[in-house]
Amino acid sequence: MLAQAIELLRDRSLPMLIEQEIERVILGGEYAPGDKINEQALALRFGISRGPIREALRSLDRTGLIDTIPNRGVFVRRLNAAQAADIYDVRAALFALAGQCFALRASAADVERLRGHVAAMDDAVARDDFETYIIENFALHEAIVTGAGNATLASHYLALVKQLRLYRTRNLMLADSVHASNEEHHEMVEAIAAHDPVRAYAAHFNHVATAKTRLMANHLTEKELP
Amino acid sequence: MLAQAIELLRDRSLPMLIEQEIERVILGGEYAPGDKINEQALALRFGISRGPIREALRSLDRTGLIDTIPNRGVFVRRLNAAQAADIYDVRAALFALAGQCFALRASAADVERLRGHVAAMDDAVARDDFETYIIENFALHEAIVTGAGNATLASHYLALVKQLRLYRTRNLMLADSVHASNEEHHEMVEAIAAHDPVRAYAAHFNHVATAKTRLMANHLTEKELP
DNA sequence: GGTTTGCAGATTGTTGACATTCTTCAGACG
DNA sequence: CGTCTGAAGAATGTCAACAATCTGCAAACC
Repeated sequence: MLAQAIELLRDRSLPMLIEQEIERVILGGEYAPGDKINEQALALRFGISRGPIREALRSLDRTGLIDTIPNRGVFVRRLNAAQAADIYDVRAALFALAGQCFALRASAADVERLRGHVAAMDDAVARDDFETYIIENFALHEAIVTGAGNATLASHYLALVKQLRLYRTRNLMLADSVHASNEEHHEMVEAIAAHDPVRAYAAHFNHVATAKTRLMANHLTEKELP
Repeated sequence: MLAQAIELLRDRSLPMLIEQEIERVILGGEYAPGDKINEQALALRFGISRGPIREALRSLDRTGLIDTIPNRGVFVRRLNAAQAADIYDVRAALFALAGQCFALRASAADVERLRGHVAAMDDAVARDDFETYIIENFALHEAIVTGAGNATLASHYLALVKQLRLYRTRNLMLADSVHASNEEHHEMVEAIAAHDPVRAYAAHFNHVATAKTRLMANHLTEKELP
């Protein structure tokens, strides 16, 4: 217990905490894509110097959440439809791989946990509880991606998901999509439960590809700014 | 011409240049995996202060080339066989996607360029010129991955390739592997030339999967340190 | 003899100040 | 009237010094 607390403090330095906090602020929508991020303002806000802020920003830059322009500052990354589509394509490939790997490794307890998330989403859909749906949806995806047992795969996948949150988050979950989306979840989990890697690969790929199609269709009628 | 030079300076700040240089030093083998990287030593070496060094290191940390332990310092990342295998799996998925996309987009000029690289490698194999082979090999892979027209895909793929260079670089190219490897290159490029996405996907996936198998077989007899 | 304690040196973490670059806006010019 | 110039202010880039932490070794203790 104490060892855990020490270990927690051991691998979380100030710049890492600051990075997490800035990320939360960006993904929470406090800054909009394209907005300038002022170093001094952040330093003032957190009551620290600009050094750790700058270190955190260099890390966020590599994560793909901000764009750094030398001598101009850092800006929240702005994604256009084409870039979002590209990220979806990569995400689909990685998620398919995750499903495939997990199907070969999943224990009965793993499957039970996945089914729990899907059931919670079924429930959330019935009650029109979108907040719970979003939380459970992310939990399911994270469980699959970490359950695959490939740390590189998980970290790259989660980075992509974070980037996608920069692209019009509000429209990601439409009322009539969630039901269809959760039907796909059922197929994914059952493919894993059946330990069928080919079926799991297809189900997981299809899930992301369909989500991409839905999103792109939704935005096709809108004007896309570069 | 001038505009290009200005643009080059515009998006290359000191920390970015330092990052590139540290990366070169690490991948060049000057530091071995597990080695500690001393901030002050780097600052002295480049004749600058520790600030930009630290910023560069935070970025390299996210790239996966170093491990940062708070209050202890940064160390060149050490990869064991299992981690390398994981990276290969992700790389295979991304490379397959790249081949698939490129098959749908490649122009005649693109194909000609790819064939040029493969021919150069055929030549290098015949002359036992490994250095040229390695250069052309990377050039071919980079051309495919950037030719796919998906910037996210390219950046993630190239990050993985960099990480893999931390894993026993010397054994990556064995004398008897290069011939077989370049046969696979022929199939990849011809699949792209035929604009056959399914065939290209399979050829590209197979190329990386085979490389993984070869590497793992080579190291199976050695003792793997955690 | 082996373990523990405590100090000295070295290294990392953070800060505030200074240098450089960019942005803005007012005034001059064509 | 629109464009250009340039100076004031603000923000970023860099640095050197200080604080906190860790490492290594020697002395003390059981």
